[in-house]
Amino acid sequence: MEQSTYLRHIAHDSVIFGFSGEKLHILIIHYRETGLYALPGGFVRWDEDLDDAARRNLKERTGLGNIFLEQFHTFGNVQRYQPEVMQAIMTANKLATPADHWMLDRFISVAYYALINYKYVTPQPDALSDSCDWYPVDELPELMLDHQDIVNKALETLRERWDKKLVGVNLLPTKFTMKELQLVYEAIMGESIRRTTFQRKMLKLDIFERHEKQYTGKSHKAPYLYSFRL
Amino acid sequence: MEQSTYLRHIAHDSVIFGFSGEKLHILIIHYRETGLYALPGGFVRWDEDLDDAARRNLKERTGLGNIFLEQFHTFGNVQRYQPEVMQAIMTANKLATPADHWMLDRFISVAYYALINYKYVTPQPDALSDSCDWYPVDELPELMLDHQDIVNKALETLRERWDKKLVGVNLLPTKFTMKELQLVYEAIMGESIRRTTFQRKMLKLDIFERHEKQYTGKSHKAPYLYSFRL
DNA sequence: GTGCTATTGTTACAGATTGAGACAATAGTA
DNA sequence: TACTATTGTCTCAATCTGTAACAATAGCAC
Repeated sequence: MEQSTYLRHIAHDSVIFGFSGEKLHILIIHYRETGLYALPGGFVRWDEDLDDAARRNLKERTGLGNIFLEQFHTFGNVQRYQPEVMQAIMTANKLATPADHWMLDRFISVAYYALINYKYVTPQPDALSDSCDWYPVDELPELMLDHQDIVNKALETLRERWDKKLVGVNLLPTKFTMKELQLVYEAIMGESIRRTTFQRKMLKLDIFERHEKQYTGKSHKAPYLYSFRL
Repeated sequence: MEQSTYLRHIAHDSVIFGFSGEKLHILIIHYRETGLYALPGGFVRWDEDLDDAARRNLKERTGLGNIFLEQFHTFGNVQRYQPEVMQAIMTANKLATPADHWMLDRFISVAYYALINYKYVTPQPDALSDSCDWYPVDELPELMLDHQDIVNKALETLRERWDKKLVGVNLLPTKFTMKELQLVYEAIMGESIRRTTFQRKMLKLDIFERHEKQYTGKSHKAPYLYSFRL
């Protein structure tokens, strides 16, 4: 019985951030036939913690566990209730959809954001979706329902939590240069910052370990690599 | 049909903060007979926005509309599912409770915090509860389910948002002294701050309007009253 | 090797912010 | 008038930030 496998009316969506080295990207899925774009999301099993549901979804979607994932807002406007959208997706997939199907009911969605290392991820489309790809945050396709609002709120949250959560570290490989860390910062904040000021502020935090230099073959002084300590 | 009036599995709880002039207080309700203490909360009607449901609840509970109310976290652990607790409350109120009653099902709770002026509020117990009273945050009775976790998270959120949301202003009357504003700050942050530093920082924000002096009859210089501008 | 360029690490300096204290200005009381 | 408690300012030093300058490479051309 599907009705009892998942909790009715409750969904979760994740804004999965990745950093390409230049721009901030988000994972967006594309539904077959209907042409709809959406955030990856899912439902909550009756015997599963809400956070675990989101984490399971992320694992299925990216293949990665043990990832930075944090809840940031719950969206529950009545306007979200647009059964025809869900109907279209299911019909396009040739799934039977009686009018009282649980997936066509009103949903409240708990939204999470995740920070992962772009390189380690090969997005995986799910049963209903066609493709699952990275899009730059400033070049997203038109998203279904209120998913664009969810993305906006996620970005806002990311900016607020930059210092507390060391956001950047989760978007980079274990070892990174100051330049890379700064690029992440600028991509999130949407503003540039003076190199020397940024470097000094980061180093004064005393939370980074300095490692060997990174020789890239470029003809200039090689930067040190750093990692997050503790 | 109650089942269709409210969305199943979804509840909301509010941490309603008030400031006594000395300590930070929270509104706690007490259930008849069972001896249980809980945060005021409710459910979401099928045709009602989530935020509106929380606001409606606040209005019913305090009689006040147009109040600072903000969502801060959604609690969805399986451990929350303790039908015997709800059962006890309903039985104590002599309400019929078939084992499959919707209120005995698993719930996910969206939590809000509100900031209101202590003085203007006369708490109102609802149909199921006995009393509804202010408790200092550091002297709460033992709360049911995970409500203590909700309170803790609310306090944490309040501390983070102090500057952005001008938290203090919502807890004070329209006109207040710098001393009062500082007391709110200290009550929330749990730490004392130097008077002169606080005063300078607040005034430099340039968001307060200075009014007449407040003569209390005490034998010392009278402080100015301020109000929040814009 | 020498010279050249792009980038990085560090330091210097002025301006702003903050912590801590000093001081003068009350409002009432003795 | 003297005295006390509290408040509004101001000063001074310590720290933090924005800005720029400078020295130290790593590779390339020669």
